[in-house]
Amino acid sequence: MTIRTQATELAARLPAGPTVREREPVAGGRVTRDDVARLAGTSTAVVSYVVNGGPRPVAGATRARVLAAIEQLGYRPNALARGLSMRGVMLLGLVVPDAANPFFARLVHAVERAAARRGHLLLVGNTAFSPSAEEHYLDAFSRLSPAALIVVNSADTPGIRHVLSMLDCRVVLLHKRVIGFHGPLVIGDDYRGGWLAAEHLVGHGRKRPLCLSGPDRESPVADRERGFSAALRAAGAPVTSVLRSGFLRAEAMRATLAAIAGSYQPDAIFATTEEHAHGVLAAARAAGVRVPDDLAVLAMDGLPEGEFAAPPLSTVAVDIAGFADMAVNEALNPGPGDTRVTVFGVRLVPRLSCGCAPAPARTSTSTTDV
Amino acid sequence: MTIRTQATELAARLPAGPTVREREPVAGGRVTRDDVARLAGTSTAVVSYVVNGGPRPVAGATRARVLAAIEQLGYRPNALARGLSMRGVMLLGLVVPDAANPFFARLVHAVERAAARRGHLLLVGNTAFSPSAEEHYLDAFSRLSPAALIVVNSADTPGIRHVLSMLDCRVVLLHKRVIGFHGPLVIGDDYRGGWLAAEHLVGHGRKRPLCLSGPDRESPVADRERGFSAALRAAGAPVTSVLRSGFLRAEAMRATLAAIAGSYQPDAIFATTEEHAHGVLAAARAAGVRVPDDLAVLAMDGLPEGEFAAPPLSTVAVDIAGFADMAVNEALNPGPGDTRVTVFGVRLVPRLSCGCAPAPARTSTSTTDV
DNA sequence: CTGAAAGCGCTAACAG
DNA sequence: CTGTTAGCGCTTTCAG
Repeated sequence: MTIRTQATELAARLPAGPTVREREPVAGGRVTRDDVARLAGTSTAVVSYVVNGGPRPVAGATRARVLAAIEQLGYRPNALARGLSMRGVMLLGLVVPDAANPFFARLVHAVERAAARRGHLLLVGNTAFSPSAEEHYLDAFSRLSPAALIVVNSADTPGIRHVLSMLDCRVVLLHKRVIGFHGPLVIGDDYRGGWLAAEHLVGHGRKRPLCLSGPDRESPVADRERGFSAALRAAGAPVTSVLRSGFLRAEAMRATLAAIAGSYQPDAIFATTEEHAHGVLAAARAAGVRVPDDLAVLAMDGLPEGEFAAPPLSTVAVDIAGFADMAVNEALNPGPGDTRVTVFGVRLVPRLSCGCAPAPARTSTSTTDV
Repeated sequence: MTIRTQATELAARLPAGPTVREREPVAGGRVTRDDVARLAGTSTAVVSYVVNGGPRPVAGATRARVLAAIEQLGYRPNALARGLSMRGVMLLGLVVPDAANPFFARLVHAVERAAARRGHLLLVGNTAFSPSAEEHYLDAFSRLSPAALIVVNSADTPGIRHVLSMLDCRVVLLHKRVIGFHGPLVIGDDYRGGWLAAEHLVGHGRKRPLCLSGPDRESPVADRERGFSAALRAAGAPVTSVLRSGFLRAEAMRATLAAIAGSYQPDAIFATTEEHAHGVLAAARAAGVRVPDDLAVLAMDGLPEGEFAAPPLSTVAVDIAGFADMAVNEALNPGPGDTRVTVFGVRLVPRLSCGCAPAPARTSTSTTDV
C-alpha cells in the first residue's frame, strides 16, 4: 500500500527530473533531497535545514511542507553523501583479536551499546592476533571517515606502531598498551588485579601459588603477572615462575595438566584470563584434583559465566560496560590532554573456586553481578 | 621520516591547488586523487583507472608514474566518495539480539571472518530483542549503502515485517524465520536437531524427558521443541509439556530448579540452547542431582565451550562457520531464485552429560571440534 | 591510451 | 527566511 503509493508518486515525478535515465531500482536511497524539495516546493537547502535543524532557521509553514514531503516520499538521507560533505560519519570502528572469545564478545557488545547511546554505528574487525590483519582494519576503517577507531591491540609490532601514529583518524587504545603510542588510552588496573589475586590466595593460606598466563609477555596479562609476583614477594611468599599457554581453554588445560604432573605441586593457580581459568578447572577435574580443597583457583576478567562454572569461579572483575563506555567517551570527546590514560579499577569477586565459603543466603540469581 | 616527507610534499604543492583555504588537518583522507594526478602529471581519470584496474587500460609508463605518486603521497582512496559514486560500499551489516551471548558472539565472529574473506567490512548492531531497535539498525545501516544486511531477527512483529519488506537494500535472514519474508533465508535444521535429541535420549532409556526452551514460541527454538516432541511421540514416549525461561543461564537455572522440585521428575532434559543447558547443569549441581546418572542433559548449538562444562555437555551442533559463510554468500551473490531458503545440517556431538561413555583414548584437545 | 566533464546526494556559505 | 551554488572525492562516459 504505502509502497505502491510511493512508487506511483515517484513515477509521476521522475520524468520532470534533470537526470532521468531509466535508472534501475539499485541499492542506495532512491528518493533524494531533490525529490523532497520539488514536492515541497522549496529549495534543496531548506530541506537540508529542516532535516538537520540548521544551520539556518526555517519558517513553520515551510518546515511543515518539507516534513510532509519527507514523510510522503519516505525520504531517508544518504549517509555516504552526508558523510562526504561533512567529512565524517557517525561511525566508530572497533578492532579486537577475537570477537568469539567471551571477554571480547562482552567488550564488543558493550562498546556497541555505548556507541549506539551516542548515535553511532559500529564496525567490528577480528585480527586473530595478526599484526597485518590489524593494520588492514586500521586502514580500511579509517577510509570510511569514522569518528574514531577503538583498538584492542593484538601485538605490539613496529609496523602497528607506525600505522597507528600516522593514521589520519582519531584512535583510542583499549585494554592493551602499545609502547610509543601517545593518544588516549583506556585500560584496566591489571597490575592491581594481579596484586589482589596474590593477596587473596596468600590470605587463604596457600603456599605454592602458580600463575598461568598468556603466551607472551604483553600487556595486559603481563601486568597482571607482575602485580601477582610483586604481591607475592611483598608477602614473603615463594615467587614462582609463570606458566604460559595460548588463550584457548584447551591450551590452558594442557598446560595445567602438565603443571599438575610436574614437580612443583601448586596449591593455588591465578589464571590471568578467565578462559585460562576454565581450562584449569577442566584439568583439575580430569586429574582428580579437588578445587578448591587441593587447588585454589582465582581468575581475572570477571565474566558472568564464571558464576556457572564448577565450582563457581572466583575472579578479579573489570566493569566491562563502564570500561567500554569510557573508551567510547574518549573516542567521541577530543578533549585537550589527548595523551590522557584512564585506568579502570578492578574488584575481587570471591566465589567458591578460591576457597571462600559460599555466601550465606545465596539464591544464585546474579548473572549481572559484575 | 615518511611523515615529514609527505607533509613537505603537500605543503609545497597545495598553494597551486584550486581550493586551498587553510583547511585544518581534519579526519578523512587528506591526500586526494587530484594530488596524485598532479604529481603524476596525468588526469584524475587515469588515476582512477590504475587504482581500480579499469575500466580503461593504462600505458605501462603512465601507470608506473601514478603508482609512484600514490606511494609517495601515501594516497588512500576515500571510501565514502567511492561509495557515493559507485552506489555501494563493500560493507555488510549484521543485526543480532546480543553479541555477548556465546552463540551470537561466535556468529558475529564467523560472519566477520567470512565477510573479510570477500573483502567486506562488517557493521554490527545489538537489538537486545527489541523490535524497535531492530528497525533502527535496519534503517541506519541501509543508509550507508552496504552490499547487504544479514539479520538475526529478534521478534517477528508486523513492524519488522513491514520495514524488512520495503527496505531498499538486500536482506538475508539468518538463524530465525520471519513469516511473510520472501528473501533469502539461511537457517539450521532445527526441527531435525530436536528430533535427534529426543531419539538419543530415548536411546539412553530415559523415560521422563523434559524440554527446556526459550520464553516464547518463535523459531528457531520453537522448531527444536517441535522436532523433539514429534520424535518423542513417534517413539511412543510420553510427550511432556515444555518448560520455558529466558535465554540467560540464571533464568534457565531457576526454571530447572523449579522443575526438579516439581512433581514431574524429569530424568532427561533437552535444552534448546546451550545457554539454557549451562543453567540446567548449575541447577542440578545446586540441587544435588547427578548428571548424567539422575538427569541426562542434552543441549543444542554446539559451542566449543561445552566441552569444558562439568560434565562435558552433549549437544546437537550447528557448524557456525559454515552457517555464517553461507549467509555471507547469499548476501553477496544476488542469485536468481532469491526466495531460496538454505537449511543447514546439524550433528549430534555426544559427550558425557547425556550419559554417553567417555571416548576411549581421549586427550581432550578439541576446542574446534565443532 | 588519455583527458574533460558530468554526475553521485548532501551541506553550507553567500547572496537575496 | 529562502534560494543559488560551490564544493566533498571518486567513477565513468564520451571525445580526442
